[in-house]
Amino acid sequence: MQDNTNIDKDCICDEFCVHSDATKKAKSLMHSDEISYKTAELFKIFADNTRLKILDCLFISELCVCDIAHVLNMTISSISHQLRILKQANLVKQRREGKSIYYSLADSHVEKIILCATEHIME
Amino acid sequence: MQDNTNIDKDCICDEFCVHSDATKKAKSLMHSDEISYKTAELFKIFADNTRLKILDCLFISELCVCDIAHVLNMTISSISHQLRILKQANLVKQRREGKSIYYSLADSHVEKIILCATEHIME
DNA sequence: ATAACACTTGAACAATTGTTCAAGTGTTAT
DNA sequence: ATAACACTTGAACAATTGTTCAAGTGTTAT
Repeated sequence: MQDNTNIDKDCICDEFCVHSDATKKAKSLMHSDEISYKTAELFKIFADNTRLKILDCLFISELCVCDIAHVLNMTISSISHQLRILKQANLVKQRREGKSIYYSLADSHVEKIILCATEHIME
Repeated sequence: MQDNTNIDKDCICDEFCVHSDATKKAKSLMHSDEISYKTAELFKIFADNTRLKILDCLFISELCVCDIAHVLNMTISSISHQLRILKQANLVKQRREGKSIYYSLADSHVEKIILCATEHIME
């Protein structure tokens, strides 16, 4: 018999339900709350078709806002809103040249994560 | 002078704004709408702290619903709702043993995608 | 048969989010 | 100075989503 008093004190269901060895192992090996939360936040950025397409464009070439709107056939305003989110997440960077503002990728690691998911989709 | 009549006919902004060579290249090399949409759908599954933690648990060990609720300190109902989403996305599978239902990972590729993102978070 | 257990499921709710619209900002040409 | 351009930004809106609560389902022990 193991000492379950500590692990089971905040258990929602009956003590017989919980497999204390498996849950103890899971609890100790899981990522921290902070890492898990930040990872979810990163996935939230990728969890939108428009943002994914913007990044997909920028994998190929640096583009201005108007170019991206043109390629995706969307309004400049909606693209600009999404670029703001991508910029806040440090996934893209901008550069002004005259009246145009050019966006490009801030980090090549991003492409790896997205390609990994795309591969899974394409099987 | 390039022939821009085709590429610019549905352009929102002025024709001088669009860099036709860059946009043409982007359009031709981008992933299809379908792949982009499905990739976004996959990222949506990962874009929640609870689901990420459930998967994180299951990377370590097969667990029943009650175990997962216990580890995450959440209600069985909310875990069950999220497991349903993970199951519909073919990310987890279930197995009945008596009154308990055990969940495990359906695909090892999932762990690779999440680890790739977690690495990016941890730098 | 009945009760207890380990879930599942649907409705309701608050919270979050993507797009549109209108107004605002910074740069360049005249 | 003024106008045009290439965006940016805030408010408003509809749509989506995660959790809770209550009721329902399948299995096992008595």
